[in-house]
Amino acid sequence: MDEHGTCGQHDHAHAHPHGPVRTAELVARAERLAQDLGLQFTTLRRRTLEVVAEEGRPLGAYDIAERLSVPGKRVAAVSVYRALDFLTEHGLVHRIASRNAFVPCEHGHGAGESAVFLICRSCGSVDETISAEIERSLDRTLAQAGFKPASRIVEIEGECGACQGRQGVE
Amino acid sequence: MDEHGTCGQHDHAHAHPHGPVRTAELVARAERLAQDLGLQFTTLRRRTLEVVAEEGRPLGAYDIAERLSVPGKRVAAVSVYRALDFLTEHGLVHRIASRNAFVPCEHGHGAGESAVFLICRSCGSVDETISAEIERSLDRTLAQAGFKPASRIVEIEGECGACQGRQGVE
DNA sequence: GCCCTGCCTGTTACAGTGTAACGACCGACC
DNA sequence: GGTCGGTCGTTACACTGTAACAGGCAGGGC
Ligand SMILES: [Zn+2]
Ligand SMILES: [Zn+2]
Ligand SMILES: [Zn+2]
Ligand SMILES: [Zn+2]
Repeated sequence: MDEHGTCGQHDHAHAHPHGPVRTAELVARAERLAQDLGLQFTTLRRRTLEVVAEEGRPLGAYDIAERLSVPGKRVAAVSVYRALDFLTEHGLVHRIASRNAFVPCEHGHGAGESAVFLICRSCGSVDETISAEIERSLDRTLAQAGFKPASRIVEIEGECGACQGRQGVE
Repeated sequence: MDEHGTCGQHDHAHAHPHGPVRTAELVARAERLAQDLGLQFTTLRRRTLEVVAEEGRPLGAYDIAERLSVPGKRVAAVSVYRALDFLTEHGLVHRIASRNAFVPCEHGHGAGESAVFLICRSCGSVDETISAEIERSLDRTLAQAGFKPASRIVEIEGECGACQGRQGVE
């Protein structure tokens, strides 16, 4: 394990193709969003988003705090939680409930669309996908139960395609 | 709020129709299961199951520990965690990831079938339902992504039918 | 300029969640 | 009796998350 897991040679659309690639894109989206809604995209919020985006796996709030800290200038976890509140409220990052950790959003989906998270037990990567079909069956089931949904959590733990290929070949 | 929430006059199939009704059933299931697999359904495990089953809402491990404790004989949370490990591994209780809490299983479903949890923001009740349709769309999406699932978490937060009816009528 | 207000951040303190490690106990099996 | 595996009690600790209060900073009205 050299940096973030050992993913290297897979070709299926994967979560974070290792880092900064989508970071600028996400930051730009955040800036547009803040502009449009009259919100403040502060330095702490931007740096928190960058740290989450550049990591190839879900990060805990304390991990983020540590990465944001420099000798002589510690960032407290509570500040990170507040930044994360902002970022999750506006769909820039997602919380992975089963891991108590956070990942960058990969889709720019509206609040209505809910994501499905594929969490790999081997390499720890998280892939976010959207499926209209799942949405529909969920909606049908909920309507049938007379339940009015507000937020949905769908997290699948298992093994990603890349890790299946690497099974005994390592 | 008199005992466990204020649910009283609803008729849709609800999670725990207030307690001990299904408790005996669940315990019987656990005893059969332990018998068949040669496992130990100890007193602590049984009492933990009973406490979870008799509560009408998800319970945290520390809440369970408190309910199991009597003056002079404290049950430590770590013991409860171990009992809960046993119970969840064998499908007798489920963990609600978004609440860090536990509910009794209402369905006796096999390991393959995964449940959908409907969590009410108003009354805190949790309803467990099984939908073959959702399973199918999930399986299709996962297969398409080349992802091999091991466990699934589907938790919907919102408002249950009973609480919608009580909206402004209280 | 000056104050007031709202929002963000820093700091401290604390509650809640979960696990590792060790030792005692107990029943089963040889 | 002695060994072994599994359960439980106990302690200690790491991680997760929030409440409360104080300082800083920008914008708007005066
Ligand atoms: Zn997203
Ligand atoms: Zn993987
Ligand atoms: Zn169940
Ligand atoms: Zn309700």
